Amino acid sequence: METENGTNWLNDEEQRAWRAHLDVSRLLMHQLERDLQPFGLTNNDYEILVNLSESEDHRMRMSDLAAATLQSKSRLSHQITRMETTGLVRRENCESDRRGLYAVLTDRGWETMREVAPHHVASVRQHFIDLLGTQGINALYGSLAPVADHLRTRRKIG
Amino acid sequence: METENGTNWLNDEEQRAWRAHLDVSRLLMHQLERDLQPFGLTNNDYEILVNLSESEDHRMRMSDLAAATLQSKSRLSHQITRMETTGLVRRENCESDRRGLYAVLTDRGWETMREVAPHHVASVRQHFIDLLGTQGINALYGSLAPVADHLRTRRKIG
DNA sequence: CTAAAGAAGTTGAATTCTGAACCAATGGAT
DNA sequence: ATCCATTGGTTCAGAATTCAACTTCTTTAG
Repeated sequence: METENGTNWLNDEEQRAWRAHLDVSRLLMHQLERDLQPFGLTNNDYEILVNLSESEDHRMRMSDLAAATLQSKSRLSHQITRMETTGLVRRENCESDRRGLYAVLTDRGWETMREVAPHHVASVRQHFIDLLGTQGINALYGSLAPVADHLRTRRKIG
Repeated sequence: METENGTNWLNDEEQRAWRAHLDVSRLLMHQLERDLQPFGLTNNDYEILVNLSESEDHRMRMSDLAAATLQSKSRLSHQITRMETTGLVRRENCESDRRGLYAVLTDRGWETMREVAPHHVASVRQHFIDLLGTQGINALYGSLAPVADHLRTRRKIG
């Protein structure tokens, strides 16, 4: 199973699965980005909007939002500043913790969300979901969920 | 199946599969990047090295390399410039087409590759492959390969 | 109560990435 | 031969990202 130097290299099946995952993840992000461009949004913009839209009072603490979107506090801070200048979002103080800030969806942000979401979903369907089929979807989830868990716990630690 | 505004939203299974894919792809890239850091390489550096290592004469045309690694010519050009200054790679003219350039692995690049590859493979195993199991791997490939094809052809066109 | 440690966010500089404009060489057409 | 559309690659400017330093507030421990 191992070559003489002791490394457990990937076999052909492993290799092609790994490359498929890699390729899909990059190509897909690219395609989604392209499909959002006409609306003047990036993937990152959109994900922020989704998270805020689904949250109580259309607001989230910066830290939680950073964690939910898997980006650094710094990156999120810049991102929110940009979105503030485009009027999709505003910052608001948190009185229970005076260090804290909320990112809050503006009316304009909410409107944008309602307009763009259907197109985005269509895009996700066209380029991903609808190509999988029901059993493909469940197979995918079954395979990937444990990996996601592993990586999330690893993240907390590291 | 559709809500009143005509949008075919994702159901729960679809949603969770989609999020799993999204999360895994981001978390995994992050983890691999971390595991490469001790060797002073980024994921992008590593992928260039792999491609050149596996190529005839340890060299590839810039265009082909860009296509193989799914990045723009511009980005690759910058990337190679950086790797040239760190001595992993060098540019070399192509006499069959005087516009063309090869990116060529240096001895140092090859050495680096041989040293780092085992660690990288271990990392890919630990955080991905070994969590899937044989059937998970094949299920994943079965699901993702058509998606990859779809996206690649879409890329050529767009 | 106070000091130290930790959490929430921001900032700024350095790096990387993107997209358009650009130059040079090639491959067909006519 | 000569145009002209393409291809291969770089460059520049602007945007996004990272990384470390920093401020402010909160929590914990003594």
